[in-house]
Amino acid sequence: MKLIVDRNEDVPTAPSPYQASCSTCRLSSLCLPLALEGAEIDVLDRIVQRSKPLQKGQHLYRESEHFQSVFAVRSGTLKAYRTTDSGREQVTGFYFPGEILGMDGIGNNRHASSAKALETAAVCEIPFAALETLSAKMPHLQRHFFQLMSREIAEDQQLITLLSKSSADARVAALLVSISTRNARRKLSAIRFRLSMSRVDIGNYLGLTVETVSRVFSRMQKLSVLRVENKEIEILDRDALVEMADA
Amino acid sequence: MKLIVDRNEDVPTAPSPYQASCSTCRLSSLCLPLALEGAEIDVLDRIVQRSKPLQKGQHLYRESEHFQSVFAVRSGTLKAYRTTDSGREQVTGFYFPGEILGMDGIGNNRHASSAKALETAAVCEIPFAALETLSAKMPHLQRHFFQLMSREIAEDQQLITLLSKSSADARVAALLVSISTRNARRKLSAIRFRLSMSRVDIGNYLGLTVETVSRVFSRMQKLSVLRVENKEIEILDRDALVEMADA
DNA sequence: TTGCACTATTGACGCAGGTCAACGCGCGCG
DNA sequence: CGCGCGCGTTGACCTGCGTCAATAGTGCAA
Repeated sequence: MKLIVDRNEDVPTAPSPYQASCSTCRLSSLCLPLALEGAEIDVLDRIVQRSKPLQKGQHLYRESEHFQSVFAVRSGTLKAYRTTDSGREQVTGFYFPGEILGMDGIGNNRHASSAKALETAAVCEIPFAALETLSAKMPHLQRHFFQLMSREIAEDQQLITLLSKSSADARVAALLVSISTRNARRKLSAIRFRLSMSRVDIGNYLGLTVETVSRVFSRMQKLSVLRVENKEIEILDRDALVEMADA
Repeated sequence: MKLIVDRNEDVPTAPSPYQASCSTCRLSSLCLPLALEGAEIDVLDRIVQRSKPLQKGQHLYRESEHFQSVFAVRSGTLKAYRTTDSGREQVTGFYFPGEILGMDGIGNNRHASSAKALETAAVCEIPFAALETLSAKMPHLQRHFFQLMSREIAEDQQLITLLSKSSADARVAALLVSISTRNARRKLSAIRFRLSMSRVDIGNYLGLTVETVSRVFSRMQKLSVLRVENKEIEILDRDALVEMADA
């Protein structure tokens, strides 16, 4: 029995999806064009490259590869991760439609992390050199890109705070609240969604083992805060979840 | 008996230190002017504001205050920290001379963290609006500022990796290596320095308790990796330290 | 110089979450 | 359509670090 179906489908795309333009993209209000006006959007549009979708498990870029572009997610989900010297993998973020990834590569012209599709995913490639040139001409764009980077910093700091002290419950709660909020921004359900990442990825991201993540889910279900059926999540008591996330 | 004296004094300043200019600042090779040429530096110089030094414990800015400027450290050390909803304090970074802080406030025009001087400290204030205007005119500056922000992201991700899985030993080792490296960039000793932050701050930053930090220091001393005398640190075996930091 | 408050160290003990192990089930593949 | 293998869940046990407590050392203020 399926509990929830097809609730997380972004962009119920027409065929040949990667022909679209920023001006018709329904994510433009979250994405790079956010701060731009009609004519400006067209200019941006001209530098954006759309290519065929990534299959699940496929890499968008790899750590220490030459950095050339940042990417906007059009559909699907990606994870970013780095590999420590000792070979451990650390997930540093999940990216949903409308979000930008790859900005950590600007610093020294190499990607500081790898990015991999968690499911079939379409992205827009934004060549950074062109973006820079454009930014110098379009103050709105420059400002917006500064803001995007700044927010990435602020979000990383929030994760740092979370990892530094919070309990396993708080970590999982915080992730769910975050996903819920980001879904809402994309006009999707904030209370029912499908987790595109595995328990392993969640645990890795939150600094927990799979077992602990699983136990937390079970516990929250027992407390009627969540309903969990495999990857389908239903938030039954958002307030409780927010409270758990804080502590 | 003092083990080490005056080894961490940055800028053995002449009187009325805050009259200096970027072009004469010995930190300019690390700081914002890095990518600029003579004439450009002068333009930047004109927007930079220098004010009287902060005393130990004094705030440079506070979380959720209106964001107006980013800051470059000229001397001393600052810590950035955020306060969680539940009132807990989380140190998100330490800033040494030549480093830029406050960039997390650009995202939504409010500072995402507070910044406080750990000792007497001088900073340069760089009004962000002016920096934006200038960036649009000076591609080098725009590029460099993008890079600075990107590096902040990459560094935060490194901390995330550290907090996510590493042992107490690894965390402390990583911090010491980081400080050592940053000291070297400023042409100070990479093996002997004075920690300007308390054990409490270290623990908070690394997600550990004071007691654990203290025990780690003792342990490392016993293993002849470090010599610790209060805030004075001498690294006896840097390779060992790097190795511990990785695992 | 003395006094006091803050900072650091050290020890004893408990617990949250890691580790190891067993098992079930859903999904992709043939 | 059935088979096998990841993926997820659950239980039992173990351990690293947090907690609590006592003490020592440091530095500022008068």
